[in-house]
Amino acid sequence: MPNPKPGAPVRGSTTGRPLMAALDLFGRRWSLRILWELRSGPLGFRPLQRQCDDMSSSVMRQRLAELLEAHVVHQLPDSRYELTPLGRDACLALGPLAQWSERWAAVLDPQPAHRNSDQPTDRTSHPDTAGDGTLQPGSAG
Amino acid sequence: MPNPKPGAPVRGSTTGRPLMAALDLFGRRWSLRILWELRSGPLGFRPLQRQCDDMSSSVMRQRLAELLEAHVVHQLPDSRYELTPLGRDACLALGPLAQWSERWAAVLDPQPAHRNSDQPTDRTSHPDTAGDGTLQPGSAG
DNA sequence: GGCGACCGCTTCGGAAAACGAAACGAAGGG
DNA sequence: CCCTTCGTTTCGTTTTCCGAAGCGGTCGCC
Repeated sequence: MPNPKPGAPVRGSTTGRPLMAALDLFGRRWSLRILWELRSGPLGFRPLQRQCDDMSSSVMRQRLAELLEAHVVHQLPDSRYELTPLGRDACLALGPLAQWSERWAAVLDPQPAHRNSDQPTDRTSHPDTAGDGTLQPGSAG
Repeated sequence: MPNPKPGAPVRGSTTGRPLMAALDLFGRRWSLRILWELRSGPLGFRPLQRQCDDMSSSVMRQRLAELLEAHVVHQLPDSRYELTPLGRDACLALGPLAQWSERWAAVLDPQPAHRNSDQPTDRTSHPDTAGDGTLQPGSAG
């Protein structure tokens, strides 16, 4: 199982298109999060782990190895992890996503300051697939 | 385990910060890919599956259900899947990432004109990107 | 020098997620 | 009717993730 890398076939793509490789690399659990948490400076292994809500160290090591190989992250002499310039760019590319997430939150959970207009509920299909999934975002903390 | 949703605790984050929820939602296999493949218009289940390199139907259905619940994707009366306006925004937020991936490819495997390279991958042009990485979220809508 | 508290990192067993192929009923064309 | 395609579900297998414990090492402290 090769790590995703542009120019090499990645999971689900034999073309090796860069974006597909990036989607594979970042479409792994905690990849984006690690990137995000490193955005404000280098961090050691355990501090980074804590910053990532105590994710499992085994997975973190694996993600870190992938990110190191992808030259998105590098390791300082004191063994801390730091974004490479390329990694910082990737982090910048995450900016729009962060902005979007705010909009997303607003749409899913409109602030009940003025309960006049409801969201356009176009849920035509969804008969009984979920059952246990509470879909209404009404109780935001 | 509930689907990621801003305002609710998601995997690895008790804060419910929108970005963390988004990172959880999109940090699942094929999520980003599905979003990406829908960018140029609505697709039916099997066509979308083929577009996603024949990913497993079970996982696709699950991702689709999550995306539907997140109001990122909705289903047309003819049962095709289409990005919501919110989903199109998310796709736009992916634009910088697509641009980044091109830079990433260049850094990992520089292909200078005067230098021999043994990369067997055709990366000269891709229908998915507009050459310079400028992405059009599709004229659908 | 011994002790406890961190550190980066690995190992391992169990849980969850992804996979992939088969199958279902419905719709459409010949 | 037959054959294909469709959306979707089911199920057994493989992969990934998790999470806690443990390794050797360094540091401050007494």
